[in-house]
Amino acid sequence: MELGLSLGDAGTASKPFGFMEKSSKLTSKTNLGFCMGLSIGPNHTPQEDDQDKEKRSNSDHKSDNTNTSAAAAAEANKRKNMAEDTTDSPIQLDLLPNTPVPRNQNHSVTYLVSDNGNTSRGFDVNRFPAAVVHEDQGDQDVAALSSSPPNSATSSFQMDFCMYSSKGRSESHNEADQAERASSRASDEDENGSARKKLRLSKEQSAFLEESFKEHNTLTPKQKLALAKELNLRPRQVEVWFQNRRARTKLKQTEVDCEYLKRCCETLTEENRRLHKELQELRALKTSNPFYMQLPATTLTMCPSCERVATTSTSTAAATPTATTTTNNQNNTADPTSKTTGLSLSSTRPRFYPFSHTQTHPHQHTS
DNA sequence: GTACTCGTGCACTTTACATCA
DNA sequence: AGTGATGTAAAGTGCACGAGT
Repeated sequence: MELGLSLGDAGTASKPFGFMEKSSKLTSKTNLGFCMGLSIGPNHTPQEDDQDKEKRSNSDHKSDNTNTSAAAAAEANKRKNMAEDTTDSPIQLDLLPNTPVPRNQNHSVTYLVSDNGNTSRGFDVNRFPAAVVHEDQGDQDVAALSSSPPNSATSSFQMDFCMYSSKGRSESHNEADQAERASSRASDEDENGSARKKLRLSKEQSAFLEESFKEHNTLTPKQKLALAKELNLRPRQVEVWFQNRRARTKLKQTEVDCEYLKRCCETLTEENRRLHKELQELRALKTSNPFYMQLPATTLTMCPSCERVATTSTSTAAATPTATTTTNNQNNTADPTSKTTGLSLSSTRPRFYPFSHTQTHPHQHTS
């Protein structure tokens, strides 16, 4: 006896997996009204200069990872020279650490929490203007922080600051915190020229990037530069953020798919258990019923609504045992977790359907 | 057509930082 | 208050691929 079990076609008849329609999902547009009114011409722009500098900086970072400490010092000097060579003179961080609570050499800072609610966690280096102080500005509460020696920060951190334009100083109450954090980072650089900088984005920056991501999950170079300029970030930061964001999206989608497959597996396991039970009943009837061999060939199919075996057709159905299954699947494409399993019992012998179910069942089991 | 460079995306990994027990 | 474990996000690294030359 041969049991042909055809299950619902999850790939075609049900919800397609996210990883199979990834591209379409990722390119779906949601109009959130995000608009960047920035036009960047095709010519070489200062932003492109930034990008070039960033490239060099990146390669410098790469070499930092492999060079010795002496080489790192040389790199630091090189960066310093690069920063000094820029037409926009670098703004020297001149800040005093406030609460040096060392845990290790690399990050020996207890970062203060911003009290404006905007950056409740982390150091928002991108609000550097609050931390960058020209002493001739006479802002006492900020200037008070300006006491660390010059040339202390020689990494890309300093270069980053050179790229940014000053914004308003309305958040003076956070300046001490931010300056302290910036200073701490600068201090780290003093101790370790190759200290890696991890720049936490502010909530505003993250929200802006999130909106932009909803608009388009990949960036053209122009969009990247525009975003970077808008948010006072390096283009590389914007690029990395989008890469990480895509990775997070994919990871979440994978989790959703996994959950979906798990539910499918549970459903099919239950279905399999039930079909085994049906099969046992059929075998029991086969052995007990003397008229089993005398009945015409019949295909048994599973009614999707009542989940019971029903007769469908005679010899033609037996010749093409998957026909009824296909029909059932086509009628049950909406919910992939529903009982869409079609059962087709094909046998070389005539089959016997033991139930009187089909005579009273309102459904049409065949087409 | 082939080799090369360049830019970009992605997977994987590392690391800095925040949070919590 | 200090500390270790843990999670998360930013960033590094290497590879693949397509476009341009």
